[in-house]
Amino acid sequence: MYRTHNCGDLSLDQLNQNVTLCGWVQKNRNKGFIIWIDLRDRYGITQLVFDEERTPKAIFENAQSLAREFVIQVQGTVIERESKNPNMTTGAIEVLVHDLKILNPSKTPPFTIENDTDGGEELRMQYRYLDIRRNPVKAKLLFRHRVSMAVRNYLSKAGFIDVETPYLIKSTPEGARDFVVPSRMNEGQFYALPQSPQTFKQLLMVGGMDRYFQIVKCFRDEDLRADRQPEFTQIDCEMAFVEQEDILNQFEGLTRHLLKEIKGIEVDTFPRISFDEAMKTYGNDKPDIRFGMTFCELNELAQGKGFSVFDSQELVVGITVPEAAEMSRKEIDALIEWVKRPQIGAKGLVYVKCLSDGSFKSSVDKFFSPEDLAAWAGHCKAQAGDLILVLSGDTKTTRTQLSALRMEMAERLGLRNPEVFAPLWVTDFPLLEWDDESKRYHAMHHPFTAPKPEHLNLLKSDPASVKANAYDLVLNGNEIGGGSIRIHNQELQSQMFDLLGFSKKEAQAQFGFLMDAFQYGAPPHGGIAFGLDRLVAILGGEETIRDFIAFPKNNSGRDVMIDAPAPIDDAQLAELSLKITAAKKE
RNA sequence: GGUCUGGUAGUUCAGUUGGUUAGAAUACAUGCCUGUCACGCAUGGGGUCGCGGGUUCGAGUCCCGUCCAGACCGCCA
Repeated sequence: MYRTHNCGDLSLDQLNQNVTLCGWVQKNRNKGFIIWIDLRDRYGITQLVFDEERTPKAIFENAQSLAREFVIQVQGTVIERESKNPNMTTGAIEVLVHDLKILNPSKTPPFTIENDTDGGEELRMQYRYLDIRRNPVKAKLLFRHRVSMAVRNYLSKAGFIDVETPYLIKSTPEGARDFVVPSRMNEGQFYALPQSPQTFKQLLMVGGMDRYFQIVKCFRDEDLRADRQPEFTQIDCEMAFVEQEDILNQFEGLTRHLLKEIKGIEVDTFPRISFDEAMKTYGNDKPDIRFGMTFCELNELAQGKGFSVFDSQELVVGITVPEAAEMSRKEIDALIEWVKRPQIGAKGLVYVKCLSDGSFKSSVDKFFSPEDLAAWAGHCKAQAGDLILVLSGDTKTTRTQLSALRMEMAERLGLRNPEVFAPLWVTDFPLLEWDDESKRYHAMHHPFTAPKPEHLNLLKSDPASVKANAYDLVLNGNEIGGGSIRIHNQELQSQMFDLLGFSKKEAQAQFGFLMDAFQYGAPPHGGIAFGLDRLVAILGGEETIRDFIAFPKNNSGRDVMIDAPAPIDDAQLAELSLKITAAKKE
């Protein structure tokens, strides 16, 4: 037997017991006559003591050679410490060692294995197995396990069954770029890795599986971000014989269960807001509603007063920043520069300070009377001490810009508290989105999303106005889930592909299998998928998902530990009938 | 594809206007230390200043190119 206890187990309850422990040397404190070793495993740290008088001479000498990250096994007696450490759970005891076995020595690690490591991001990723020994990373992986187990338990109890779908599938032109895999046995042909198991879960519904879920890897060959990886995990779900309402209720239940189970937080019924309303009120389809600062449109009050910047624009819209009227000229100038950065791209920023004496100070005092400004403040529900910030321009751009400003102000005011959770549903997404580049409509969600039945007659006459039975679950300004009621009728699906610019032949080649299936008794169905990595990170109060993934990729999609991707040799290429025409020089 | 920031000891960083032998902390090694727990004290080793080119009497420092890393925009149905 390697060990009788782990390094988080022991207390005065085991006093005078003989124990065997295994673990890594965290620290060797050698005082000459006495040596303390902090022994670490997954469960905690236990102090070992080696002593000139009480420890066998050979063992004592051996202990002097123990350095960081050696793996050792010790036998010893649990004794009470002469000086206790109240900061450690095992701080009342130590183990007086009488036998020591070095299971494996270690090179000096390139960074310290401590909560506050001296290692930078890149080094930690290169030696990720050492990084995982650190408490913060270990805790995040354990946290992810708790979330994923809670999901499985909840869904299984609710009658969902876990079915695995294939990873080697077919490339399709819609959506993100596919990762492709050459087929050796089928010369010149390629599999693609799934961006999601979408069509398979729909086929499971046709197959009568009724309620399906899978915690599944998905793959998208697009650029990375702090919260985006090329391979990521979805909680993928689908249900048959349901309406949108059934799905929202079911998965609001799941989310509420997670918040309760994982964070101990009870949340009221989730608010619901339509896509149009979200864009109008927050300029964003995934609004963070932990704080206010909702948009107030000022066209009626601010146009026609001789301020030409506003008069010529489609939209004049502002937010009220609470208790920010004290901002100095310098701070406001900096804010104006901030919105003018290329990433935001606003031309300028109008401000109105609502001063404590009831007067107003604005950057447009020349054009607007105090009464005008008072009317703005009234419309924007601004109180004395508040600051109104106003942007103008074409509707879509201006909303996006003001949304970015709203988030920035919330960040600066500390209103984005990671311990507060404010979920909401965004519903009634448009079915289609016009794409200027390709001069055609794209599916906003995906091409299998059902139009609202009452909008079916608009599909031909006014496609842009058609709304879908599609919904997103938004948590603290992040889209953590999205789904829709699907099309289950072959003719309607075919019509959708027409609208999206597929020829009959292309549609048949790409998705014929699905439309065939729809002709054999496909039940009405719908579903949702959650981004597990992001959900776990948000529940854990973090912005970046990387530490919640055991072995993540870096900014350029590389795994710096195994050094992937990498070239393959000529024999492999030949076997796959592939030829590299342009390779980066080594 | 684009914008911005960074790359100096094993590690995290400092390095002034271009000027003597490139520093600190930490890690590491050796010695000392009778209760440590961020142990302490002393001594020591450790540098292709990412790479290539240029300007200059002289470049870690200025210029050009390039590679790498990070954040963001585009992209991500």
